[in-house]
Amino acid sequence: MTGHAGFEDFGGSRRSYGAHDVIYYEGDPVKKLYQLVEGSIMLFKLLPDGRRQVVEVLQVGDIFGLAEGTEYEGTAETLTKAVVSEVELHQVERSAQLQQKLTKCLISQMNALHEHAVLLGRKSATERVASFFMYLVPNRGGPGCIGPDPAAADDCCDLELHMTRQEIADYLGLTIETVSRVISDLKKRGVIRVEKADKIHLGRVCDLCQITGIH
Amino acid sequence: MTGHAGFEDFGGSRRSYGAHDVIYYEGDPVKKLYQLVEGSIMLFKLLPDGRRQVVEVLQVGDIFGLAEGTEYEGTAETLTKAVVSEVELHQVERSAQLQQKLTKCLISQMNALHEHAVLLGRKSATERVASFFMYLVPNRGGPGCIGPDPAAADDCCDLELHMTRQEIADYLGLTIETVSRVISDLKKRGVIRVEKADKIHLGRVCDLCQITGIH
DNA sequence: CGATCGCTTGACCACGATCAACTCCCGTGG
DNA sequence: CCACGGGAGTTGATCGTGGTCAAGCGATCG
Repeated sequence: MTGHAGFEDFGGSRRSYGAHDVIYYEGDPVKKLYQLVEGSIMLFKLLPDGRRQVVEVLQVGDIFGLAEGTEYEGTAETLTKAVVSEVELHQVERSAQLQQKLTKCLISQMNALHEHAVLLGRKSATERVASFFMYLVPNRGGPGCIGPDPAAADDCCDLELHMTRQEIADYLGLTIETVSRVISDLKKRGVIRVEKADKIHLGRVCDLCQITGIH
Repeated sequence: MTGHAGFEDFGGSRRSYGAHDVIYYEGDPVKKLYQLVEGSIMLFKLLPDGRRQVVEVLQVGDIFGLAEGTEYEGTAETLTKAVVSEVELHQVERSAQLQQKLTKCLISQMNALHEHAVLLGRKSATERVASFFMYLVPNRGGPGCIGPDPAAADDCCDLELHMTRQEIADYLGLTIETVSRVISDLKKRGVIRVEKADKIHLGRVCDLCQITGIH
């Protein structure tokens, strides 16, 4: 969710959004392809009775706005102020280079979706919240994670969530109350420290990683 | 899950598998890109304690075997006898035409994953099973579904699951017992008729669609 | 200083998980 | 042909996690 220096830039025209702006709604006609350049954005879908599922929380470099038909199949909303690069669809069809970058992005997002399916289908509330926090720790929790950096003396980390409890709940398939309770419990157990509602300090990253269900 | 006449063929070399064959395991080195030509295949991931999540049930034409790194991030196993088309990775990188087909497939699979996230995160057990059955009804349940075909006198349909209760449970994020109970309940309510364990008859498709949570 | 919104906490409930027994189906061999 | 065995599926009883409903807390802003 934090900015990375280098990503596969699509080089479209840039546009800025404020926090909690909607870029497109589910059902809007498809016009463009978007790439997140700066900030963070979520994609979500709604059931007719109002239940919401956040299906992706986008990283810098991620693609969105793709659809099979002529309408978007979900809503795209910024979590923070964000900068987005827009490319016309017909441009993408023509450029082989863009296609190749696109493929790379899609594969990476696909893997994230697979991992998230495991979270939603098979993890407990505590494991979900712990996994969510671990997503936000750079270079950790992934397949290449072999514990703390031996060069670093400590193993702590500060996280900025950029999401309300409701957004986190809708991302993790939980209720706002459960998210709150789990966070309180992790705090009580000394695994995390809550500086502000959306600022979390991890004393030892490994402690948190231990309860993601991955180990 | 049933074969479609036309799909974006990648034209690689074909290979046949028996039912319940593993095409690759999680962690195997990535060598090829696969496309499902005939039959059905599931992709799943395991947690170290044995919990399993089926992350995709592939349709004919779907792509699999993509990875960010050098290892597969999940296991691919056939559900039925299947025919698969294999393409070398470097071939894909070169061919612009293949890239374009690939993109199309990935978008379609991505949408299915989004829909599945809604199911896993926000639907009840009954809604999950009903949604799963509706996936298997051709041309129904999707965004273009406007009820039964007015040309057809009836609105019934026969489904072949090709999956055990355990596989269905692992796909829907439930236990085998819950899947069994929901199916028994739908049977009692007259929504479905169970001819054999994996053959389901729907008297009126709309009745089932009504309980997917989508309406 | 009150109002509002986001968050937390408590009490209770229900859905689905767990554990265990039982049935059904199908294939094999006597 | 039927008896047997094994695996898949069903059903029942009970438990526990997370949802629901409701009240309280704490920042931020007018």
